[in-house]
Amino acid sequence: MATLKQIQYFQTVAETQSIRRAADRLAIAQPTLSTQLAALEKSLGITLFERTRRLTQLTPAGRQLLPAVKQVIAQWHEMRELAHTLSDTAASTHRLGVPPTLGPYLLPNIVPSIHQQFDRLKLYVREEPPSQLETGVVEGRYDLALVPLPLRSDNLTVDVLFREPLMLVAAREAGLAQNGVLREQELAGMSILGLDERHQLHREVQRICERTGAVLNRDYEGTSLDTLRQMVVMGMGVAFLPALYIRSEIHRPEELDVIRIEGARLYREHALVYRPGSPVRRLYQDLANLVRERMANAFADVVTPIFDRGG
Amino acid sequence: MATLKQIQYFQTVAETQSIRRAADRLAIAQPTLSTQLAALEKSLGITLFERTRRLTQLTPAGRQLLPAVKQVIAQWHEMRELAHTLSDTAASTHRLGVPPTLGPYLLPNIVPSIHQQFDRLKLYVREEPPSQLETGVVEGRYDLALVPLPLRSDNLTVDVLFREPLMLVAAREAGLAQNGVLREQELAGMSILGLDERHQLHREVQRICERTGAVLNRDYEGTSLDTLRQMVVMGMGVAFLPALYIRSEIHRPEELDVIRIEGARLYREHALVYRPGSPVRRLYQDLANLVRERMANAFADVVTPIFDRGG
DNA sequence: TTTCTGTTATAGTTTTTATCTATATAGAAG
DNA sequence: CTTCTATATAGATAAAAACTATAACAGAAA
Repeated sequence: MATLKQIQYFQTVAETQSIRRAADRLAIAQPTLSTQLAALEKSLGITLFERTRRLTQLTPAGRQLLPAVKQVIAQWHEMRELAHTLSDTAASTHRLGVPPTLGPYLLPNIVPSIHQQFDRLKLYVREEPPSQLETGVVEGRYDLALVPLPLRSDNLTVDVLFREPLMLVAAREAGLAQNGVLREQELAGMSILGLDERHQLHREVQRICERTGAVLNRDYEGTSLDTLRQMVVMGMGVAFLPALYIRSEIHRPEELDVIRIEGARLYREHALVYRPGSPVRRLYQDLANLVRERMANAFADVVTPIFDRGG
Repeated sequence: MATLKQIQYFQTVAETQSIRRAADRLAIAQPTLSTQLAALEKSLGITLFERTRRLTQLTPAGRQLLPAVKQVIAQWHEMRELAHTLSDTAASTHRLGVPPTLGPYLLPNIVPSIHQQFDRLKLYVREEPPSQLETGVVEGRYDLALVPLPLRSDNLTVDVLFREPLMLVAAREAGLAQNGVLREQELAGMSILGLDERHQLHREVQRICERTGAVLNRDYEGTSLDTLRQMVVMGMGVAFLPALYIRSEIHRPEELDVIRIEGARLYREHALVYRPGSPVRRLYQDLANLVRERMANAFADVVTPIFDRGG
């Protein structure tokens, strides 16, 4: 089997037109080169050189093989160069999964910071429901993912990022918002709109209802945060929406009241997850910290970064 | 230094997502593969795989390196395929040098036969004066050449091909051609036109003149056989022209008389020459035979093939 | 001619590297 | 907790690539 070394030897002999000089240039002994050349010729089944005492030159077949040989070596160099670039882990493309209820409202705020700090890092981002994100990371379809807690699987490393309040949103005419605040007990009996059960938010809201005595309206379920908002605007009920969504997407606040529930822990927590074995987990920890800091700096009024509960 | 074997191993592991299965497919032991992979990773400076017990999958960097690796392997296969094609010596391109006083009049008659018999052989043909052809072959600019004898250099293998008569050509109105034949003695004192001295034909004609007492006219020397013919047509003298030229190129025979000189050896001999060390000399001998046979079949009236005086 | 010089090939040895077998180790599954 | 399975490590063996020394040979020089 022809080796890369051998074809490099071939190229050098072709260039120097001499086994002796090629051996010098390659810093190997001349007999080594003779033997390796012979081995290459045998493995290729063709005589590459016409050896005379005065000069060693290509046969017609060797002459025509030379460009192909150079191609192989060139490709090989290219590969090594690429490897060198990639040896900086932050120079690769990492596949990031995000849930549709968070990605569109969070990423626009943090991706610029990421590119600023890791200028050669590339992200390939896809949206999927959280449960699929989890299995996606486990199965290797993603390198890392943003997911809401708690996790189903326990074989992933979890870096908790921040806590995001869930706010009650009601149509303006409902007149619920005396002063923008409601006590938890006042929720009892209210009809709450939610997303369908494939979404993590469904379960969050379900828990809240159980605790407060509110009633989850299962007759009309939204398929996205935007449709949920529309349903509220149309007077079909009230809904819990995540704070980042509200901050990003409620364009006509006059239509809706945003109400904080007093004394209750109505929030969801987001984490960055990846496989424990990932050789670049250090990078992912840095990314997690970057997200927390960005949240602390730009969204302190909306979310609560969590620095101490690393996976 | 990354070897071809190693990058093949890399590719296989990436495909099978398992070191164990890859080792099976490669028919090597699993520890061998583990160590070779580790060696490759070290030499490239990047971690290619994320090893877990359940599966071994690419890191982001490895994933991006894979296409480059496949390219190298693909180029390598291409090279080996080309080598296989070229292993049939008759499938290469051979550089053939020919003198301008022979090539244009001989090649059109033999090249089709060559392609018929060696259907994958390719010829790269160039014209140069014979002396340059000789050094060209010695120095490796040509693989083989057609040259007139005698040779200057003695370190080339010579396959004599055929003898080509030189015919006296005179303007029709000169009235020299009683019956198309002239005795050698009758040449004495005649003024002979020749090519300039860079051409082999110059020396041939010079020898003839010395022997017969004819006078070589050095005031007007042609630069090609065609100009020589023109000069004869214009009545500037008579000239010796090679038989193959006459057969091919004298388009208006009514203008010129072609006269055979009786009893004299007025001819030139052509040979195929190549370096003695050429690994494909067998092929060149076959080519020489092909030329002789072709001459015997199609030009027996013009030239005399020489079968027995090999190199 | 003979000798000298420079080049490649061959022989024999050493070193390096690839490979093997056997075993340790560590998740995942039962 | 044990068993299974996958990878890693250790040590030994085999293959290969490297070296030194020398032979063979052509060309140039004496």
